[in-house]
Amino acid sequence: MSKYQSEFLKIMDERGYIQQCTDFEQLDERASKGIVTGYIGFDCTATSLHVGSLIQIMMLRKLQQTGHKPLVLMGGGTTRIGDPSGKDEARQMLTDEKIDENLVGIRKVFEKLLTFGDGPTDAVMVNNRDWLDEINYIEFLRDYGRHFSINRMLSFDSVKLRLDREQTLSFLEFNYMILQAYDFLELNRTHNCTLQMGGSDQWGNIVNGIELSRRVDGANVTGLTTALLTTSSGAKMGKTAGGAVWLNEDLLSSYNYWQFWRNTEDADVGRFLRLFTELPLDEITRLEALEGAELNDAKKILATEATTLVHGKEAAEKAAEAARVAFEQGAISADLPTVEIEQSALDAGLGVLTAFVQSGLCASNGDARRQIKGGGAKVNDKAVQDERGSLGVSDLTEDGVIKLSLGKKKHVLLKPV
RNA sequence: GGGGGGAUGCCCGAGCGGUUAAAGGGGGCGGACUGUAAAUCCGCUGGCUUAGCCUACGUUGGUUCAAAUCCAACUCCCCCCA
Repeated sequence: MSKYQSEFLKIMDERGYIQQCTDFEQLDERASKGIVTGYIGFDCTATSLHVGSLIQIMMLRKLQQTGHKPLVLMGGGTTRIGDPSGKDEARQMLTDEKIDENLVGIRKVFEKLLTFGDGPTDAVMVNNRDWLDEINYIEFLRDYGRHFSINRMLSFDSVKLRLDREQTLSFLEFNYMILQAYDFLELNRTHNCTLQMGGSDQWGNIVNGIELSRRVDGANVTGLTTALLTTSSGAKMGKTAGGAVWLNEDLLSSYNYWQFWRNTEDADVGRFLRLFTELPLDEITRLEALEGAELNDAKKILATEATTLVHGKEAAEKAAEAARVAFEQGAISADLPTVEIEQSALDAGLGVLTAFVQSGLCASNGDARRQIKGGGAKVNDKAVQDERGSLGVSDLTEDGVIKLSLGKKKHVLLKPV
């Protein structure tokens, strides 16, 4: 039997989402008695979020599934200031237009995983720019700044770490903390929001928000964090071959997204199945007990389930099938990522180097050259021998495409138009 | 305000007049082994029209046959004193 009464905490607990909570009992009681409104904040620094944020999105989804109301807080205002935590020199400030654009892109993922609307448990998206823009400096300091004690702020991990390492912590960053705290207060006032969730790195900020709400409004709100996600070998989650693992299809195809999950380390399979799929727990227990090569079946299920959540069932199954055909039969599947090329270019003879660059498999001709030398570049599954060679109509397969591969895992089809 | 130190490739970091596209490590990519895993071993890791050329060591100028290396100014960062 679970130690929790509420469906929400029960699920969060058994699926391994929880790292810390400011008050388990209180949250449990609230969640079992009525609707809890909870939020998580997201930065708008790119046009898409990547898998690193997926665990947070899943938490909002679980919140909604268990009968509560998720708020998605977009950091439209805080992103404008630019998070100064990067240690190298100030990163480029994002323009308002760029932020708005990013916001639109990021929104797409949430629409897939949450149900938005006006109902009592429908998700709502808010933007902290709406209230942060209005702030008057002096007024803000008088009303809220006085509740922050530097002494206490210095004791937060995020701050302490920087100071111990003798790295600068700018005043701006200090304010960043305060603005984030203010978000919670604002959401509590306007949306009756009583819960903030986030990654464990947000603990300090979350606690600040709770404290501020208590001091200013006497509100009693709660924070809940997840463990920061790393793979079993300690690598930060979310980076792979081509860079970040984006959640939006235009930045990373569903085929490649599926591949990302398919390549999960053995030791992570069970944990990821619990966090990133919605399979029943006993099924997961069975899957993670598989050993050796059989565990690969569990990885396929993980990949398909995880891809279904973000890209839909159809895309996931196509990706799974494309992978099956490509890897298990060594054949060509029409669902592999495809890049179109000019028919005329092919007629004239397309240089292999150019072909690999156009396909996106190689970054430059030089890169392509090196890959060929290393024996990792293949055309229609045959290693390229001569970097000066070119592709022509005769290289088209029966399906009318040319299959380019880099290594064993990355394939792209060239299709003349 | 005064004094000192620094800025090098994706990241960390050596080099301190020519033999430097720049040691070493990390990361990444490829190969071998496997199970599209991990670990291990090997190779590659600025661009191009590649026996050559071009661009690069914070920015801009200068000294020199020759500068990442010397000089000057500027920008930014760090440390110590006030």
